[in-house]
Amino acid sequence: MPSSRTSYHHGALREELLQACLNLIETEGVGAVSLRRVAREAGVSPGAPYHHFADRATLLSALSSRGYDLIAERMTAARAAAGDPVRALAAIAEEYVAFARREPGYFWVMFRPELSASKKHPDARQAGDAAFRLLIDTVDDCVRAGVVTESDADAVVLAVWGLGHGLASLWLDGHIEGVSDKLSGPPEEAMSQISRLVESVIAR
Amino acid sequence: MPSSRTSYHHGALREELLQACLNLIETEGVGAVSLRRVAREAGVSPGAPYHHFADRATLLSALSSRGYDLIAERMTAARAAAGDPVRALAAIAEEYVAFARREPGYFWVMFRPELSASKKHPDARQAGDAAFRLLIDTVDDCVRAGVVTESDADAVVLAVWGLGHGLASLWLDGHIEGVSDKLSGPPEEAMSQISRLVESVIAR
DNA sequence: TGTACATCAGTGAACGCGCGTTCACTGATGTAC
DNA sequence: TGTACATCAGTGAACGCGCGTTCACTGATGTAC
Repeated sequence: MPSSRTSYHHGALREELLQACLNLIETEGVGAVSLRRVAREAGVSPGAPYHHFADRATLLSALSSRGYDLIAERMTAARAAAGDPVRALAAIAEEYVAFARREPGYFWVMFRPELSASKKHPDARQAGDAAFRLLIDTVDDCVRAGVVTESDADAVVLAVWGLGHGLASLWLDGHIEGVSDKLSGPPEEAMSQISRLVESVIAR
Repeated sequence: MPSSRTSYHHGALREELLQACLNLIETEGVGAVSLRRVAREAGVSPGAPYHHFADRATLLSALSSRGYDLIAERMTAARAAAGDPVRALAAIAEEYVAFARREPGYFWVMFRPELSASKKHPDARQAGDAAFRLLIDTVDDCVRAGVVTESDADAVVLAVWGLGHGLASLWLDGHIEGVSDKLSGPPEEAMSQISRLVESVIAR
């Protein structure tokens, strides 16, 4: 909030830049993010961000890393709250989609191809790996519980991730809304049905 | 191929611009696409593309539309080649992923959010709807064959699309490669296992 | 077959723009004594 | 408590760049007679 600034120094500019960036992504897309624009939104001169971030990519990857931490945290909670491993697996996938819908800005920035492709941002990468580990561990629980074959483990991991990721992406990008008139019911209903299907399928 | 040009007029510039654009997307990402850059790649002056495309967005949406036609064509073939509806459903999903991997440029441009969000490009949209219809029809076949409940139809449609889309996206953006060291086998193997899993699941 | 002319599809210079980044600067803050 | 000084975190002007788009132009092509 630039208007609330009375002193020369800002005090918490780094944090405000991150918030402004997130906001910008959510309202105008990642494409609208430039360091100048973010600085303007934060009510600060174009050079100011350079005291906090080396460049545009560093700002985006800081957000990305925070996003991975957040989703890992929520997935951890979802897993802990579920009774059995199968339920935990479904809960993780649901949480993945729910996170994307609640925090589209984070989700978009986390999966920007031009960001993920570069290996220069180990922070974001490491945070992402931690989230992935959770999924692996939960599938391992399923294997130990005898409900998933060991030879199916990799396939189940990728399938759950793929399903969650696909639904989240399609939703966020408006594709599911775009075809909703071709479905027989509201897409929300179908979405919630999916996790029940997945669960019953694994537990068969 | 600019070098092969001998006459003042090009002859097939529109097509060459589309190819150059596709190439650029595949090698440097959608972000690298500018009309000036595409013109340069095609060996032509910056103003030339304007005789064929109104602006940058029109060029991209022409590619997008062609991509949807292509994927619909291949999905149609896959469906026709499959014996029963369940096999057809799995074949469509496989073809979706295979298309993305064979033609990443088309896939990326087809699902660019800033493109799909705008309703100004009815061609691409219509081509996309046709592809989606195929999926709906195939699930309807499954319902008629008694292998999917009518009340599950929407959920199955979205789940298959979501799964295919998620795996394709994750793969293309390098995320599956990025975690492959955390799997017990090669990701390709797990991928091919998934469609078998899906099939056995629906036909249960 | 030849010629006049309209139309098509290029050229290349020019415009204004927002961008990333740098830099000399300066006001505010923290610390040593 | 007061003062000198180092450091921090801003400012704002400036740079060069590539962009989208326009425009007067011109070479090539097609058509009418």
